[in-house]
Amino acid sequence: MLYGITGGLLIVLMRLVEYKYLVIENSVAMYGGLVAALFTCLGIYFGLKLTRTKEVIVEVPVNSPGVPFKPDEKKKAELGITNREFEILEHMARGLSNREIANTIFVSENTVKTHTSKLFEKLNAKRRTQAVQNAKNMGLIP
Amino acid sequence: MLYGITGGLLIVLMRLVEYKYLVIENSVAMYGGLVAALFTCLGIYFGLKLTRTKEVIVEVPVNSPGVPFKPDEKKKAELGITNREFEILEHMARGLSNREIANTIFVSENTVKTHTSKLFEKLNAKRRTQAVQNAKNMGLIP
DNA sequence: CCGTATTTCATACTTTCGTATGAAGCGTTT
DNA sequence: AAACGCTTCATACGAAAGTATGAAATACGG
Repeated sequence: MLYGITGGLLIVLMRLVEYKYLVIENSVAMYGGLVAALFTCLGIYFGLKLTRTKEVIVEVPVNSPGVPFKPDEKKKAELGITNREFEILEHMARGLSNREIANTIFVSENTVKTHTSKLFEKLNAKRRTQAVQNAKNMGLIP
Repeated sequence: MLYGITGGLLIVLMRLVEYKYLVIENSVAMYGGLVAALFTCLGIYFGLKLTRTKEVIVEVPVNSPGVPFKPDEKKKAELGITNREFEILEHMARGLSNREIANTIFVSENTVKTHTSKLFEKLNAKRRTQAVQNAKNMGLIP
């Protein structure tokens, strides 16, 4: 109904304009453009009005999976843990041996040992298991 | 751009139709209607595309606080882990050395070693760090 | 360009861990 | 009682882990 009325009004308007103010050369194009613009707006309006999806807030109780986990960078910097050291910490937490870590990141086993030793100092640990546990408690690793 | 092209095509089409098939009485109305319908669709499309609200999912991290954690007794029985072994596993996960565990539960270090060895078999681990990690993944320890 | 931090690696040594094997004491179950 | 499982412990050896020290290359900021 609204559509019909709008259309009718438009036509009337166009007729009036056409007769009153003379016919411009590309009047069809101009009128077409006007109509197009107007109905585009109408389309947008109705499109939104009719199908607007409500904002749905779903609270999902998640423990770890889902939340990607973000290492505590503050703590990391606070303890002066370098990137390389942190990398090794992660592998350590996964249960890898020094040799396996060395092979994984392509350095010598001795290098891994130096890193781990420094990590133990910074994490205040005496053993790798303790280092992992402490790192976990500090929010450095999941 | 898309708009311009569409408009141009429409005009050309209308011209062709107009000259070829004669002029109907209310041609302006008809063409207008066509244009209106077409651009209404366009409007709906863009309206939806540009402003559709997404479903918002809020993930509420509920980890340990609230849930005291209950070790998976099924898994424990399934793997044939005895109480004593599990006790040692817990201490191991806390980062204690064999000697410390021995002193804690008042047994010899050798005893702890036998327990740990059996644990490694049952948990399919080669190292204590790996054992802890696997136990964690299986839900045996937090 | 110099100093500092990071990363790499080595050598040597100590400590801890992990495995293998055997054995003894103790409850339960059969 | 015999068998079985759990716990305890020992000895001995090999394999990792961890410590100490020194050194060199790279990167980065002043």
